[in-house]
Amino acid sequence: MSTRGLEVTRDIREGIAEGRYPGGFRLNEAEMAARLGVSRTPVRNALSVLAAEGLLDYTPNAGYTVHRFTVEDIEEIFRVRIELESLAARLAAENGLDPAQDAAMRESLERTAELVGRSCWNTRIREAFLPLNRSFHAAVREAARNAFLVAMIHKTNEVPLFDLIRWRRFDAELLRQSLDEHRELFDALSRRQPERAARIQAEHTYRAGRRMVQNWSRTEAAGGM
Amino acid sequence: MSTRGLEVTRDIREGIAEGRYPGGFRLNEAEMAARLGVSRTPVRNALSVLAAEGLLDYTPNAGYTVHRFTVEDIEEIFRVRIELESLAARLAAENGLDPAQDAAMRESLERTAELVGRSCWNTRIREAFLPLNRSFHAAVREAARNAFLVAMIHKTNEVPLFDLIRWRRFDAELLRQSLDEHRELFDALSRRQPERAARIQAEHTYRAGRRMVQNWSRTEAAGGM
DNA sequence: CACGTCCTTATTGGATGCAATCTGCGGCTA
DNA sequence: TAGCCGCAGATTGCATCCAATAAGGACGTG
Repeated sequence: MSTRGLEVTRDIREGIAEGRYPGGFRLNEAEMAARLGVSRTPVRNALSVLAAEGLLDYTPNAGYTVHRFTVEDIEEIFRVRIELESLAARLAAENGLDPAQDAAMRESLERTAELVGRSCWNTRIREAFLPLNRSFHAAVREAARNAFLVAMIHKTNEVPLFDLIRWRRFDAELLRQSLDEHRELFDALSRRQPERAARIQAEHTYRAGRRMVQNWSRTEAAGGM
Repeated sequence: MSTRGLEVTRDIREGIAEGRYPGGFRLNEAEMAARLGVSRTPVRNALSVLAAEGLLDYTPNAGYTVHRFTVEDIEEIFRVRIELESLAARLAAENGLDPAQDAAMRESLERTAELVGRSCWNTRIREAFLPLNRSFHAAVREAARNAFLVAMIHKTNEVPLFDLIRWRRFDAELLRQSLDEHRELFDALSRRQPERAARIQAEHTYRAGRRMVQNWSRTEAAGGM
């Protein structure tokens, strides 16, 4: 991989994450190369890297297919994720928040509160909420000050369509509940209460996993992915 | 990668794990290719995969060097590992042991007990103990029945020289203590006591991390790795 | 008509050639 | 003498070529 090779890897990874290449889809080297306007070499590199990450299935001399995640995979991943995210919250509470992290979390909370106050409800609310949600949790993980932990959490979030499916059902009630939980977690972090922070985060991630599994089953049943 | 490419990847990974390519060592494509008797292509594939795994550092147009792990890295990794291993123990206790796992753990315990009983003490004791230790913990992880969790734990164990450094200081006292802890963990698993099993495993891994950090500092100070 | 074998074809695996980029050194200049 | 420019060597990045393997179909036979 190189300047161009890194781009190719990123392109394919995003294509998988966004569902453009669904589970079971066969990725042909020559075809991908033609589509991306490069030769087979950088494509091959990208495919082997993504296969090593587990995003693709590889059989020698037969090629690469997008890994088809099952609901059991999702349950396993979230069981691990609960531990990792709650560890991050515990460490963040132990370390305390630096001013930048505190500011980022406060802003996320405020702007989410604005969304809750909106009278008209439409899908743009969800699109506004997702980045706020991400930045809030990113601040928590950053405050944990453990780069390896952050990398591991990131690996639990590389499943295709994770964010989309997880927030597929989205209504005013869910948004309000999420805000409440974030506020409680922020309070625990500010007060430097590691155990409480870990517990809140664990429950938060647990509920996220439950929603994920339900929506995932529905998506699979609809023949999609 | 292919039939040969997979071999090349494995060779280089083992070379790093065994310390043949120490931290900071520069891996030259052409040189590696000549040494392994293949062309640059499979070597390039192997290097990019290992770089994606974090075992190598990569700078475009400048090549690959073996990642130099610091004692801070080790501390971060073990902080995560404690959670993952104790989760595995908890899940194993919830699931219970199947006959094969039960047998594997019993055999590991018995043969370790034999080692403890040995009167003559030499380095061969350590070499006999390491596989027994590995198989015991492998049985625990298998009983957790969570493939994703096992893969994540494996990633926390890919640091070069991990096993060697971790067990560098090894004496009769340490062996006896390890056996006691394993017996206690096995008891908790047999009795289906998830919380107790998780606690024992967490403390076990915590102590392993402490030894690891101490030995690692000494190794670094000695200029090695 | 069914099954096995052989062959064709498409695709991957590996090797090599060439261009682009970086590094190190020597010389030049202020 | 210190700093900068430029050139030469080495190394990586990408493209292309050829061999090897697997899949699918056609054909022949029981």
